[in-house]
Amino acid sequence: MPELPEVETIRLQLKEKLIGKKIEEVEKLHPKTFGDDPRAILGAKIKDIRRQGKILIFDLDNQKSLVTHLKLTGQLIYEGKGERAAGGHPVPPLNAPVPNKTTRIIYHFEDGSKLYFNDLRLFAYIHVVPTVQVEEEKAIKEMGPEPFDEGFTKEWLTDQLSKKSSKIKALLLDQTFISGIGNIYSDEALYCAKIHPFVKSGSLAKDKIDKLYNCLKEVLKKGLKSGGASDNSYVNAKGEKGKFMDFASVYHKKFCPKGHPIFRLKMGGRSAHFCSVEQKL
DNA sequence: CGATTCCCCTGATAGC
DNA sequence: TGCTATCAGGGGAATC
Repeated sequence: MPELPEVETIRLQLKEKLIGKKIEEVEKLHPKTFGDDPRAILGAKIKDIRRQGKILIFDLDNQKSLVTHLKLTGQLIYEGKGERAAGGHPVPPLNAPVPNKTTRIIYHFEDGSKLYFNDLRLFAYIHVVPTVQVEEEKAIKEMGPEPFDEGFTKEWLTDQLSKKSSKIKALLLDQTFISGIGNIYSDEALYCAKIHPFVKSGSLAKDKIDKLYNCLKEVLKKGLKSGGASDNSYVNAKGEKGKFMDFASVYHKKFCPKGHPIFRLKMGGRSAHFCSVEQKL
């Protein structure tokens, strides 16, 4: 699923291709993904592509922005004029060249290039909002700092964790607490820091918090460097998979790098993966 | 406040 | 073969 490293990978690739391009047509293949009236963005050019946590924001030159959340299976695949873009979802037959049966929206640009928005599960969304109101979108307004923000310091993390009493993994997944982290990188960061996912945040020792702080940045950087994690449906804007799962230690793994069995426990609606030996409660 | 459950949705998979 | 139940999961809402 797209988390900070995956969304950032897509953002950088799309910035290379889409800045200055004029939107000529928005082809809706499914009504749910793009509920707003596409006429509000026709003829507008893409000025900038930003990211807030896991949310991508396309700023247009008509004071409108496209607030885009990929959720579980959203994909953005670029196709230049005269090119044939690769497939999207890695599982055949869903990895057919775009458009395929998961394609929900196609942006057509004036120069003949296209941007395909695929989403198998239909949880992803695109909202058209005035650029000045992007920060008022609930998900963005209430979003906590991401691990690469200036405000995300050891002191801040230590202070915030001491004020909470929920399980540490639940907090890492809470976008209003820290943004950008999902199930993969939370499991990986907790393994890196040797913290059991069910540990109450308020009871974490100082050295564990320091370790977690470093680990969060470390696993996300590793994710960025390896082009994201393609455990499930993630592909980048070129339709390519990321390599992070080659380096993952616990997420969807049977054994950790040291050969210890991985346990998998339900937490809310998610599954937490952790080393049965190194991450003790 | 925190924890849990259901819901949105589709496809892979297991069991019969 | 082919049907059906189960599961996955970001995040919001309802409930305890």
